[in-house]
Amino acid sequence: MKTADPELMRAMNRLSVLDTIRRRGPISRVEISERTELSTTTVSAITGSLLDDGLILTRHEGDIRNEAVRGRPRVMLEVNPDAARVVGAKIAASRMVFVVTNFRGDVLSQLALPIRIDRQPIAVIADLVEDGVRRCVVDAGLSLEDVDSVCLGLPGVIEHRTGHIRSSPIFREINIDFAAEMSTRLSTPTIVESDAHAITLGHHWFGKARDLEDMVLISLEQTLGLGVLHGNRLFRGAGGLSHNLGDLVLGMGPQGIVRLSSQAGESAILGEQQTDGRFAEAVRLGRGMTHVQALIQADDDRLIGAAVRAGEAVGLTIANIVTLFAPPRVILVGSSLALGEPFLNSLRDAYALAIPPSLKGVSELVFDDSTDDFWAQGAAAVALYELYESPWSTTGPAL
Amino acid sequence: MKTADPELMRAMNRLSVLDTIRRRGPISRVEISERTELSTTTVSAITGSLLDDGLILTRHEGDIRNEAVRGRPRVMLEVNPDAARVVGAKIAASRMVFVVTNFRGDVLSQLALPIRIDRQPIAVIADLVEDGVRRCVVDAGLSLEDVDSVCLGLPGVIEHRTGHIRSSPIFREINIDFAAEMSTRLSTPTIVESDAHAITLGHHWFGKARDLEDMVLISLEQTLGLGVLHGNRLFRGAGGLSHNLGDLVLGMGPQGIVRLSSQAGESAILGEQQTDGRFAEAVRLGRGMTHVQALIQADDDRLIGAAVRAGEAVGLTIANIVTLFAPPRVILVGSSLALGEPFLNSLRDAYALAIPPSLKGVSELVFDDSTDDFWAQGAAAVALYELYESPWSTTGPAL
DNA sequence: GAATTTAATTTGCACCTCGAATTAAATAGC
DNA sequence: GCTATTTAATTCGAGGTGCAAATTAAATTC
Repeated sequence: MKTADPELMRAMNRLSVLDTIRRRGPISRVEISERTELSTTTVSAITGSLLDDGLILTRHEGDIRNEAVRGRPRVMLEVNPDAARVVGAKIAASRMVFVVTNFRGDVLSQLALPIRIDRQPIAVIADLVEDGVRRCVVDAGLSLEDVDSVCLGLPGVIEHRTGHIRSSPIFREINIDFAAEMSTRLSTPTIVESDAHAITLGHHWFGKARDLEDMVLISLEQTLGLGVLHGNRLFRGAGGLSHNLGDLVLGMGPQGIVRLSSQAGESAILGEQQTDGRFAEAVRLGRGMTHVQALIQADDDRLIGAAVRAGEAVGLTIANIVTLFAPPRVILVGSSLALGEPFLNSLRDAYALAIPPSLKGVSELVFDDSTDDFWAQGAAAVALYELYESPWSTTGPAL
Repeated sequence: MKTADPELMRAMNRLSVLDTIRRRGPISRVEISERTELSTTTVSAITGSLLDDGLILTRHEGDIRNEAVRGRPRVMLEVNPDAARVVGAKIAASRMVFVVTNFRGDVLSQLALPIRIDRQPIAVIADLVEDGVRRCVVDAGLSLEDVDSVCLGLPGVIEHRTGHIRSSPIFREINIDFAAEMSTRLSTPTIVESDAHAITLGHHWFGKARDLEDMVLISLEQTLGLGVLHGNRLFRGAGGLSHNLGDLVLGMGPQGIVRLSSQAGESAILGEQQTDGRFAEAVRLGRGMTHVQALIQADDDRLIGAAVRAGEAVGLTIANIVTLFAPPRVILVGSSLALGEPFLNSLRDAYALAIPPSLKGVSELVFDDSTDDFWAQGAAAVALYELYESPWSTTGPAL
């Protein structure tokens, strides 16, 4: 149980106000007061302190209501884009994408490195990541000292509180304190987070879940991941672990345990094509899914079969997740969506079949084919969220 | 985002202190201060108000530390058992159990009604429940006016916030506002809660999870239920729904979807024996599991087979739940545990096989064969928790 | 240019927690 | 049996927080 003191109280209300300003664009104090249910007095005090800290800006035009309303016009407030800068990154087996964003989450620069880092030693990966961050920052016309925080999103099981990577398909080692390693390399606070969590928060901030406070996201990539938004916050599991959906068991087959990853993981689908030389080359370069897409459109029977099986497995899994969490919306993301209609149709069919009657209609399936930038932007949102929450410097007593 | 004001702050700290007193038995103010990280000043103020409200009592003996410590002796504080009384109930298809407890959760009276209410019209069930509550209250030497709150735990999908029953195996109807119905009948605030949630909180208060703030419980009865404790609170799913594990899909069989309930539900196991007349009679009376136990000990092959299959299905499911929540402990409860070693062994084996290597050892399986009283006591804990949280009358300004 | 209307700030108050000082209640030593 | 010592608990004053009411600010209407 967390102990409550005036400081916590202020932090909660500050976050509430700041988040309202971020989400509702330019907004007046009165409207903030209505939305947050804080008195106008308190809103004035808090926005005053946010203005002092330079986190928000005033704008005197832009009251969109009917022209010609009487009375003193509302002063609109908005997040100050230049209050901070963060780096967000998506680190995958065959590519890395970096973005630099401002305090509002707008992308200032973007850098994609199509490098296979799969199973390289840690030091090599760390080198590449460090290099990518530095280059992306320079591209934005900034220096690393201008960057307040970095968030790296990567696949696997990650302990958020400590930044430990329990296991990840891109590392040979396990139990790595990657956050500490990168923090010292970059001399900037660095957060390590599951890529699925990153894009979950990304959708909450910028994407297809802006209107919701509860939601579930399923990421279908090399690894199958899960993100749960609960009460406008990421639900990070009991121990702060990220969820690794691929480890879920679908049943007992003749060869023993059948895990989801063996049916719907990227390698499970691509594996069917290993005999083809050109194809293997494409996979090695991280373009497997693009290639697959072409083959499927050319009616490759074996691949279509694999896609259908994968869709079925994922559809059943989603039904189970919905049974447990009953979210109003499920967002599906990831490279496997490129499998196209055979995959999506069998997924939808399996879901419809598997969803229990009592939950029929409570959850809406949404497919999202955002590019890797969006994942990186989500990681930036994770970094920004921690800045929004932190008390900042000038919160102290009035002068 | 909840808006924070001094009142909320006080409520949080009050709950924190009161809960510490409940859990750590007679405890001194200094120790409360250490545990809650509140100053002794604040603890004194809060305990003072709790004493004024009559929720706690002082005890001047009982400082258990070494005899002959110097200094002013600590005054021990404990929950006042007589500050309130609540009724907790477990409503199942073939029986109802009621308990009356005091403010500490001690059972004052207990009443078991072995009646089959399965699929009766609502009015009949409501009559029986009302009757049970009233009789149990009288047995405790009390009148309904002495009772502050009632909590009914029953199987199915229940929306906690509203008290709506979305679906339950014991009702023919769906979408019933049972909480409102019983509140007016008893003219006492009545909460309707999933039985699995009730016993989950029961274990947190009195049972095998007193030492944990995160935990998962799986109930194996007519219905298969799930309770998740997260940060000392019940996790009630995104929409406040309870979880119905039986609806989980295990895979696709030749006849279509295979749900957990078809492998491990009470009726799935008992169903194997429908030809036996005496057995059918036992089932009708709600003693199926007891009977099954006897048959298994007599080496009934068909039943042992069913038990093994059920254990396997449950073991896989638990592995999946652990993959999602990574709790330090999983508690298994419910009548199906009576299936004995064949069931438990195959469950353990399947779990060991299905748990992903990266999560091996993070979760401990605990089997609990508590009787129905304990479920009812858990329901009482749900009712008590809401009383503990509520601000009470005298919280107001100091006089 | 005065009246009206609405926005935002200032003022005064009640409440909360906390550190320091004070009071309370026991033991230890002579 | 008295005082010194030790520890527990309360009291006091300061600083922070939010809110309602009163006040000031900035526009439109007539």
